[in-house]
Amino acid sequence: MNENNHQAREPDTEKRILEASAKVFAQKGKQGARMQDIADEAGINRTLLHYYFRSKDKLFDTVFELLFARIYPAMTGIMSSELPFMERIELFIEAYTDLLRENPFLPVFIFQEIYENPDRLLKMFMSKGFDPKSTIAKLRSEISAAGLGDMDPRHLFANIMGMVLFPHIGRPIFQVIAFQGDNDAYEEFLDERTRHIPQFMKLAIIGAGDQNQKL
Amino acid sequence: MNENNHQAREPDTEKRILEASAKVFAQKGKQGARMQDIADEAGINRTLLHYYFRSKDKLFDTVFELLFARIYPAMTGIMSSELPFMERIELFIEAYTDLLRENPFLPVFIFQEIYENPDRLLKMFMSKGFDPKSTIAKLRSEISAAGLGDMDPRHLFANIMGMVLFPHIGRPIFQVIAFQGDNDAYEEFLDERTRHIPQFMKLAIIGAGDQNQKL
DNA sequence: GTCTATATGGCGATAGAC
DNA sequence: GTCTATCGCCATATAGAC
Repeated sequence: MNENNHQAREPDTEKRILEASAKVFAQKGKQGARMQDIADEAGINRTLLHYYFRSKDKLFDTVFELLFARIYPAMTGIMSSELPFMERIELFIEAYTDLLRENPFLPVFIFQEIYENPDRLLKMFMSKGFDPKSTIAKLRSEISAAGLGDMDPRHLFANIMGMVLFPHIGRPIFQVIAFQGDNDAYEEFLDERTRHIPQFMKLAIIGAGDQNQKL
Repeated sequence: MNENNHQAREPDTEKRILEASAKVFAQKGKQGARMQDIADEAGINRTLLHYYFRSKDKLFDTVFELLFARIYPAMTGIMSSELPFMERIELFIEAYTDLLRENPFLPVFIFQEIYENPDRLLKMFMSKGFDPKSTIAKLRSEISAAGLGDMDPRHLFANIMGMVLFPHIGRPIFQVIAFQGDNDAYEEFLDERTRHIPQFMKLAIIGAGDQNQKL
């Protein structure tokens, strides 16, 4: 009987909404995104968005939390494994690059939250049990052991994050200016960077050893 | 007589509006920013914004163009002078860091335009006579002459831009996580980076020379 | 679960007094 | 030049039919 009393729920409607939301929020920003845009992108009626997620705020929150759940492991992976330091760095760069390629809209989300709601982002980190001080201390000793002298882990982190992130956040313009808009060439460039960045860092380490000076 | 027929115009009203706009647009984004927010920030009546700049769009455009006028010289400075390559790199890093410290809201603007209106940004570059191909070619030969082998200038550019930008765009959260929110410590960190980044690069060059391999 | 129709509020913009 | 008052639109959100 039940099956006669209701229409079959499209099983992946929720998933489609979430994917469409991620896309539209990323392109237009949280404020700039229109519920109608999201509905169109998902190919559903606008009212359904409210049926599934009640409000635009809640929809955004859900999307963001799902994204964070993907980011956090990639960012903390650098610290968790037992591999040698430089290998972990390489893996981190690869993992983070992959993450960004698969979710080109991701930086926009993070960026938006950083500037509009940094506290929430901080709470998300802390709620995962992330401990900055001990993490920094651990990295410091590992850097020393890896022959990088007493380089501040925070510089190392900023270097890696920046080098990985830039081609992704700047892509819409950098690809046009530096690659005549060629998409394949840019993907190849991103591939190259997963090899280039670790090597660039290794060479800096070698240089530091030769110079016998602190970085 | 004239001086009796009109109230004295607050001479810096326009400037105050532009500064307030930059701040609010940066914090909330173009869509998220409310004309009332900007008026409050500038300490004026909301209607005055329309009197001075007609519409929100025009106001945003004006602010953005002023910012671009500051960015462009800093970005192209790397290519224009006659100094040795590495010195120019160092100066570029310093100049760009200064620019970002003085305009902490700048990355948000650029970021927003990159994703919402990349064409306009591209046109701004082109209208200044910027020629990507010849610039890349010139850099390539200079890199070679500087002992960096046949490193792709686009990698070098992405490395530098990323390393400089990251601590600025990530500041609201990175400062809290890595420096317990200490503002002075973070400013010191930014200072350090203007020395750290060029040195990091130099060490990579030395390493490349020692390895006798291309980067 | 999905739709149509509508309520509600907020925001950009302008008119017009001073 | 600066203000108050107001118009008109558009977006979120909900009510209610199916």
